[in-house]
Order: sequence, then structure tokens, then C-alpha cells
Amino acid sequence: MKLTRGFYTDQNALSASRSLLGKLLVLRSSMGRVSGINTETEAYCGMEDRASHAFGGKRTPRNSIMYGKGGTAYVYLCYGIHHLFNVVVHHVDVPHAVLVRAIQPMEGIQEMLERRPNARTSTGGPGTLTQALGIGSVHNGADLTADRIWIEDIGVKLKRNEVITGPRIGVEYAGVDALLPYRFRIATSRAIPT
DNA sequence: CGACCGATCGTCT
DNA sequence: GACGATCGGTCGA
Repeated sequence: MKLTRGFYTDQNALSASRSLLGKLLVLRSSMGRVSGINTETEAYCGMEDRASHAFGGKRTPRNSIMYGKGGTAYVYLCYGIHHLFNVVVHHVDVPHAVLVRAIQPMEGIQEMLERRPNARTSTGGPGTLTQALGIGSVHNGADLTADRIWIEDIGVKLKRNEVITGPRIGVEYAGVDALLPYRFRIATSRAIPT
């Protein structure tokens, strides 16, 4: 069943990063449903977090989505090439977000392969999963409780020892905050180099 | 294997 | 004018 508003507004990025693991990310496409199970996430925890776009309470046209309602998609272009997909959580004016770093493809795999012919690494990173699913800047600001892009609970329960934590990727500029264990990954998912 | 590097452009200063 | 919450190819060991 589709996650409702309360799921997103009633928790912070840290707990949401855990609870979004094992959930199904779904898009409606012209071909039907395209989806994958979240296998890796990262928490970006508000204005105190040096790795976050919202660090120091910074507010720009780009990151303003992060200050909005939990249950909103935050999609932005990284390195001029890749769209990264984030789930905004927590309350208005508290800029918490969860970056989805990897998925396990479930529905619409044929469609994903057409978009990414070299399927070996098709959903192994935050930039490639958006390409596989067809997520782009049109989804920035999308309401995750509506019917274009959403997340479903498919009954996957993860035990504590099935979740691996570690430091976030690509945030060296964040100083001490780069070391925080804000990265979460399903232990049994395809191994990804640290 | 691992290290390195070019691609590519919206966003912010 | 500089810089990314990255990726995939290449090069050398």
C-alpha cells in the first residue's frame, strides 16, 4: 500500500532513511508501472548538517523544496549530468531529506533496459537509478502521495542486522559531518564498493 | 583490480 | 567563474 502523508511528516531523515529501505519506489509511465525496491539511502539532516544543501539555514530557489512538506520529491541535477532523487521528510521549515542511492528493479525492467542498454550497473548509484526509472527534473516538487511517483510498503521487514550503516558518499567537503554514519544499505543487496 | 579523468550544465557568488 | 550528494571509460600494475 502507498505510504501516506504521515509517514513522511512524522519522522526525521535518519529514521526515514532506515524505514524507506525495503519500500517500493513506483513511477507511472506510458508503459505502465516502473518500480524498484530501495536498497540504499542517505540521510541529510537539516541546517546543522554540513553535507546538506540546507546547511546553515541556506535557502535558495533550488533547495527551497527541502523546506516544504514531508512527502515531496526533491530532484536536482548533479555534475551537470545526473538527476538525484530525494524524499523530503519531517515538518515544514525543517529541511530533512533522504537520498535514494540504489534500487533493486522490480517492475518495468524491460523499459529500464531500453533506457540503459549496459544494464550491469543499471541501478547501482543515485544517478543511474533515476535514469532507469525515468526520474527527471519534471519530478522535482512532485507530491509523493499523488499518482505520478510514489512509494509503497510491500511488507518487507528488515531486522537490525540486515541494515548496514556507514559514512555518506561524495561529501568530503562536509568536514567532520562526512564521517557520520548516515548511509544505510540492505546487507543482502548487491555489494557496492564502499 | 585501483587511480585517474573527462563529461556537462544549473545554480550560486 | 567555479563547483558539485556522479558515472563510466581508460590506463597502468
